[in-house]
Amino acid sequence: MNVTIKDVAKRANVAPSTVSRVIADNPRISKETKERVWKAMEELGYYPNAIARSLASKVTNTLGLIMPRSTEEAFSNPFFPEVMRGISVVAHREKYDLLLSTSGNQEEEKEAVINMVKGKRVDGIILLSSRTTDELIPWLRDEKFPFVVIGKPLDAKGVYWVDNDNIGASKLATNYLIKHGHREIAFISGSLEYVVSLDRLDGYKLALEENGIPFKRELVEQDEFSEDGGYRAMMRILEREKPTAVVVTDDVMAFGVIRAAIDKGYRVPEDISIVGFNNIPLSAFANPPLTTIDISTFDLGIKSAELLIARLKQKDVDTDHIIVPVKLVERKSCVAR
Amino acid sequence: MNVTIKDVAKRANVAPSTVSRVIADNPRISKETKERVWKAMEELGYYPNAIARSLASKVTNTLGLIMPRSTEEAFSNPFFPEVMRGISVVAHREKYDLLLSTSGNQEEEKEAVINMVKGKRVDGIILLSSRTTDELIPWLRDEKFPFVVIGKPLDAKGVYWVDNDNIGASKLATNYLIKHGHREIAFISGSLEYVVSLDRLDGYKLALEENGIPFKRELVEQDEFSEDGGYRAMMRILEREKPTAVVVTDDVMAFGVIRAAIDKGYRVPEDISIVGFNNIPLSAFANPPLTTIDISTFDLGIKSAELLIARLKQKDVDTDHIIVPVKLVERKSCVAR
DNA sequence: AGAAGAAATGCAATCGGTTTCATTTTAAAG
DNA sequence: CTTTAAAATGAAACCGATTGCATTTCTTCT
Repeated sequence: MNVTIKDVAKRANVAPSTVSRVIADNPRISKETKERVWKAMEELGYYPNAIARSLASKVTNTLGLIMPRSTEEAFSNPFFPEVMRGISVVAHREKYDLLLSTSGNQEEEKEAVINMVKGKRVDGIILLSSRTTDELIPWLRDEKFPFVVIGKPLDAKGVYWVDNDNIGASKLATNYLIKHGHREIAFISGSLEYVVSLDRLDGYKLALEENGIPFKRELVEQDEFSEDGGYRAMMRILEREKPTAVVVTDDVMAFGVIRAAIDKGYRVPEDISIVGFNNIPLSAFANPPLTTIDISTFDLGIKSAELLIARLKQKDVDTDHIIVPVKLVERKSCVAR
Repeated sequence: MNVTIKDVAKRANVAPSTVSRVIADNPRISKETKERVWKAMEELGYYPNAIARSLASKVTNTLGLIMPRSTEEAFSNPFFPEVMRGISVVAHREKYDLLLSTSGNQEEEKEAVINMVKGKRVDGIILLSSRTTDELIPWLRDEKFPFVVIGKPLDAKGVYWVDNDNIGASKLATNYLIKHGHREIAFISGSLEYVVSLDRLDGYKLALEENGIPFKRELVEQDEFSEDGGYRAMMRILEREKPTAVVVTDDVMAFGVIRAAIDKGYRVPEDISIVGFNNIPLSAFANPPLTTIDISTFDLGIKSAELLIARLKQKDVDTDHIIVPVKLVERKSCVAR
């Protein structure tokens, strides 16, 4: 069998508990003993069993990552790899590993979280996006399990979260179009079951209101977070309206929106201007290059991991949320009228 | 404290071992007892502790994913999220979770693997790319630990791997350019410490040879797998040569190559034709849309996970490797001369 | 030299399960 | 109504660590 702490103990002529303390570099063990034990570990090629250690110490040094919906779907949108990139940087720095649950739908997602939490497999959890109907958030809060949500939850009481100022960001995008002389501005977002969609819709409405432009329900559509989703939503709008500009809350969707506009015989940006969200790498290379709101996806990852780990280390952290700034990246998908 | 198997046992008036058997749905337990135990579990809100279970059973239902170099870097190239997407589909189907180690360099990578393997944290490992100088592969093989490599290892003896026919793929790309009348064809790849770069270089040479075109060392460059890397490599070539076409073994690098060509006053594709590799989403939208070799990245993920899990389930699998087919996607970055 | 306190180490319980083997219960057979 | 085998359950060891508390050893002081 494998070499265990006991084998090392025997070889070094000490008790297993002593070996354990040597591993932890406990100051109550004398220099000499430590050296003897280290030598024994070296000679036997000992390596601690992380599972056993976790069981005894109740610490896993692992962060759980929960993706929205199916893991498969999530990986299709560049947003998630990018936020994971941020998370991984911090996780690495702080010596945490990442456990990805692979769920297929909302029910499995719940199951996955329960498995992580009750199964004691992780020290904390990052939810990669917050849904309005999320049962996970209240559940985790009630369990008093450390977690951080990317995206402000509907009910943020007692939960730690990291997000952009989505209302402000959406106002920024809409105002940009208004300043360029647009008044018939459509708004396309992902499902309204995501808080982020709701917030951005609010920002859009606010911008209109502040500029005395009446809100028209017919100019608003939702669909899934994909190129096709954007295409379908835009098609529906173009069936009934003639917007001169559109705010799309996701760059991937924006590509679909552009495609729909072109299929309907419009030119972008000459006939219809477009502002996207997220500033994914593709956006700079799109045709036309997409004007978009850069939400600092990478930082969203960084901050959420930092917040979670801070919470893990000291029971109480001064802030319960972090707002990551956004900025508008001007490219070629908008035109003044 | 938490509800354990013992609490359930007490409540159901059975021994802990019986409860354990009920969880495993062992047929040697009577229907009535099972029902009594289930009821007790339900009433107490029992959930098995995965860590304890792993410790005893030596099974984790987790797959380890090892990214090349820094995890951060890996997430920047769309290749990796896409292969992970494939892996996650299979993992989900087979009820495995994914453990991502977060390493920063080659040394830490080794450390991470040792931690996973010796720490007994995973049942098997997928290496997301194989380096020529990889110590990991021989080490894992010697440990007799189940693992699969994406990318054919230099020494494939006794290791399971999934890859494209990279030599063939590279021949395909090069021949395509040759058929379009090009003879001064440059070749840009990532570092030659990756087997994939080596193989593709071989394919390139082979294609030249078969068409009686002399190989010129000056037309070949390597750099890191990034846009900048491609830019630098192309710049170096353009300092000394005047190729009419170039094969670039990574789409992200190809964008840099295009940028370099344009900076040097060439037009793409009119002056210089480009063929990329990987067919990442961005490629279709690039300017010009990139002609590229589609290596079925998603399938690479699917197949590697399937191969690993097959190996986990039955000690011996009939094949030790899988070749995923490639195809050339013709777009607008090449022109005949 | 003996007592007291500090330093170093060991003992044994514990974490929460699984699994082998023994024991009890039940059913079938003689 | 035994005998015997099969079925169901329990007892206890084990997986590989950690940790509270007890014990031994070493200093230091009187």
